[in-house]
Amino acid sequence: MSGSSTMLVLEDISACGPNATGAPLDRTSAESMAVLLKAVADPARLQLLSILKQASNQQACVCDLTAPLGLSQPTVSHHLKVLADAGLVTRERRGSWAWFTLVPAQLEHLKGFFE
Amino acid sequence: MSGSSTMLVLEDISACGPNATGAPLDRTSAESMAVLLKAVADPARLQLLSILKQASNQQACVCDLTAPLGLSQPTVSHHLKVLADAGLVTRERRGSWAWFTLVPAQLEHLKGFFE
DNA sequence: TATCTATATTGACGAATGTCGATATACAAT
DNA sequence: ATTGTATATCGACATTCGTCAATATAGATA
Repeated sequence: MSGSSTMLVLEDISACGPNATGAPLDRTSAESMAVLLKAVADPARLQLLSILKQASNQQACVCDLTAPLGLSQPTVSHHLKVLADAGLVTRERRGSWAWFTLVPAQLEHLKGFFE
Repeated sequence: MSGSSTMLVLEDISACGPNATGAPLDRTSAESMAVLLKAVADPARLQLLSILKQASNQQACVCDLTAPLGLSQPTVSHHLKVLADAGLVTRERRGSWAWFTLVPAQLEHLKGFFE
């Protein structure tokens, strides 16, 4: 398979901002938003996003991400998969290294929800 | 005791925006942010916030919040406590009713993190 | 081929979470 | 005081989550 299990694309979150339509969030939209927020609501993943945001071209190799977090390599790999499944980062192989890149539009969606 | 177990006040999140200082998020700041995000990363609580945001004066009685969620009264009460502990809403008794009010400044903090 | 390095996956574990029914508490009104 | 209503807490349960050690896979190099 090419993509990960539950990849969220941008179009999935149709109601950008909880009050775009004037009606309260229905359960389905709320669940979509919660999936995205749960992906971010973890200290390790917030640190990963923070490091990526400051990196040049907003991308970094896994080898640069493991040490600063103080977590095991499998755990960091797991967190990166969660972020990738939520569409917040993309994965790309270069030789034997894996590079992860921020998806700013998905972060915009999160921001948009709170205004 | 007057306040709930782990009340987060605004001052607790010192680093507003992940890149306010230029340094990546340290584990402690990341954990503070995660507490706030976890409070929001749930469909029921997103619906509660959405309803409150549209209500006049951004406040509502519990009796108006239980039915739209389709969850039991204890469960809604639990979710409201989570939101209150995170400082996202405040609780106030009026007679035998409990009214909850949005704390917009705390939502601003969430928004600020993503820019 | 064999070997080394970087990353991903698996399996297991304790901890936290969302939910409910039952019960307790707070307040109002008889 | 008693009864009724609104809300909170308790106890239990299944599910999800974060973590690691062990292992598997992919790619580079010899």
